[in-house]
Amino acid sequence: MEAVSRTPATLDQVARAAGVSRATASRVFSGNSAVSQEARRAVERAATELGYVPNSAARSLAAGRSESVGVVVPEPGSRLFLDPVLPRLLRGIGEELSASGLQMVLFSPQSPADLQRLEQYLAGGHVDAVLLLTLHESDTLPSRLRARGIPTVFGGRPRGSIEVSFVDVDNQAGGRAATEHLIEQGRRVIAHISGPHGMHPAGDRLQGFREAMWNAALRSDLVEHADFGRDSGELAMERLLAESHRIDAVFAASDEMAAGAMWALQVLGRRVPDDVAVIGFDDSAVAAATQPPMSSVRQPIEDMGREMARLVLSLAATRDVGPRQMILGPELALRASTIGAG
Amino acid sequence: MEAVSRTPATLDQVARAAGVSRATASRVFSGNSAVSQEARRAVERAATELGYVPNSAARSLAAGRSESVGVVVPEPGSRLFLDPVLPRLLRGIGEELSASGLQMVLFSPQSPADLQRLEQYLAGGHVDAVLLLTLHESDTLPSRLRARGIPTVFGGRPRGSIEVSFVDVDNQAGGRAATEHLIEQGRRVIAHISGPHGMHPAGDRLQGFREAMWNAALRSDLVEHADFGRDSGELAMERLLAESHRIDAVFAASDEMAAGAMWALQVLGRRVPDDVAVIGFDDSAVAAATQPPMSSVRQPIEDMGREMARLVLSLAATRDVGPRQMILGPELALRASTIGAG
DNA sequence: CACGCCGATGGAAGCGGTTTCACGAACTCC
DNA sequence: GGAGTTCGTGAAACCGCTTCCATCGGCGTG
Repeated sequence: MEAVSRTPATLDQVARAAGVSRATASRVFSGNSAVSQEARRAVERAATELGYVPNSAARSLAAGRSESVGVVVPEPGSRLFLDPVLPRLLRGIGEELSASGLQMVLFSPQSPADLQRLEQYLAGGHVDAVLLLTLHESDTLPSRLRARGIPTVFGGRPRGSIEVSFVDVDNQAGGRAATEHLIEQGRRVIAHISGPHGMHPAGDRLQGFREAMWNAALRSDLVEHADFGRDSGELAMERLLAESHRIDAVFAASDEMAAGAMWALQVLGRRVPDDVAVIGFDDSAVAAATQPPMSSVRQPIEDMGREMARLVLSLAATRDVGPRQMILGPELALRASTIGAG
Repeated sequence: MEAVSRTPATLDQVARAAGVSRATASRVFSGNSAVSQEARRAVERAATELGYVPNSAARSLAAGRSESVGVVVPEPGSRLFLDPVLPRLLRGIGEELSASGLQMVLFSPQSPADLQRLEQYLAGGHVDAVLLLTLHESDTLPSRLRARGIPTVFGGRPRGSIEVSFVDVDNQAGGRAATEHLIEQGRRVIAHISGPHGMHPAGDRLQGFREAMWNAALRSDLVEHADFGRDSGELAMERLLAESHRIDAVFAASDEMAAGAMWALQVLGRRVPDDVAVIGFDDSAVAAATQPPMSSVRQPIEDMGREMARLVLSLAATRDVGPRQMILGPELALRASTIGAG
């Protein structure tokens, strides 16, 4: 027997039907304070009978919080939206928020007007905290949120100010680890296929590569840039082989590019891993699907999501603490493409 | 000069600062009713000075609407979340909502507990309307939303009841169009690589294939099922060639599978399109990137998103209208893979 | 000039909850 | 047995905004 009336039942009606005051009924739904068994049961029965659902607007107005966290993701169509990282990140965030009984609310502004409205929306108290995955340069969003006292955490180190809280994965350490692994396998002429110039994570991975090569006293100038996609990886590999036919290993800054590189190698008669070892980055589905299966650097993306959520919640709990940062280290997922004969 | 105080400015403060009543100040922000130039300017100046942002909770409580539309998408990690359709759909929806000044709010429940909370949230009046892209079988969500009188539109025809509003693309027509195109090109032994058994869109595309073949009095039993992915398409193509080496065209239910098929054909010495024509489905980035570029069925996904938004808004505007449906037809994107020698 | 009208405004009544505070009853403790 | 707790409860004051309604000055008519 659901409610018949068109207008939703209110707390008041429920209270009246249960023979208690509005205050008591409210306590039942808030859950925390003490209510007698008797009263609680009466309220609950009345609520089901009337099909009562608390009005969230009223609730957040009165209580001053909304039990929900806004997550701003890049507009649909951008790289990040398409790539496999976003779902993993959202899963991590969602799990953690969910565990705390919070609702995750996603936003993906696609125009400046959207962004404007979004600012209003977030600053207007619709959410208790904000997680930002998008890094529009000229964003006024972060500063407005801060002015508003809304706890905010970035995913990935933002460009400018250091005055913010963020969680990031350690791309440089990832690049270093991948390279060191190749060196440990006895490889000496190691090439790197990097991402687009100016892209932060790509730069960090390249940096890690250089560092490892430097430490091992190896030349680190066999670097080509590509666009993270498979085809561009293939082309980059061809260019690299033209530069030096003695290459015995390659580290690519994405699995897609590594797959393309592996393809180019095989077309040109190089065996993987016997002649050339290949390692990718991201440990995506692609890595496991290549022939032979490909080693890759696995970033703890779900963990990153979880930590972001945890961090923002702790900021919300203890007001007025300064910005906090957290950097998560990578792992290697080792497969046949780097651990054969050598 | 932004606000200094920690607590956000309220309408009341703005009104007082501007020397008008709260009612007048409110009118300035609502925008519709008549306010004198003078008063308007005073209020606006006071607002900027105080850094005023309307409190959305209070606003939706008082006004009975929230100026936002909830969009429920599948959990991160599901097929749909990963595939290229979702971003296009969201873009379409977002554009249309944005044009009406509405905020799009995304949800992607990942657990039953999430779903529970989400139901509460949506039914609780946080949004004015709901768009459902997820088709969980046992969902109680649609019925609760209806009971609540919240306008709801599905993306894709839902399984069960016909008592709902939805917008869908015509998969069957798409399959038919692709197949007819191949027939027009003079192909006669046409194979089909379908999606997984029991998957609705795949079934419809297959149906369209059969229909076209039947109309042309051609055999339509060269059908293999795969999983929409590239590799499985490759394997399916190999099986098909084993069944009949006379195949001169293949229609695959996804671009990925078509790309795999094209690969298999080329490895086995068939030229595309000279020996075998290939057409895919979705007209994704993959289609344009193959060698030769691949013809594909293009679904008007952005339009679908726009229509969903438009539909739900019209439902919201004119209460108590029955369910409405809308089916959008496909187009063919023709490229070299089907229009060569033949 | 009296009348009705209209545009601009302010007062005040909600919107549906949460939470403080006071209060009575039932206990515990000396 | 009286004082001090504890526990459950209801009254009522908000939370910040929208909107109905009444008011009021100024205007175009007959």
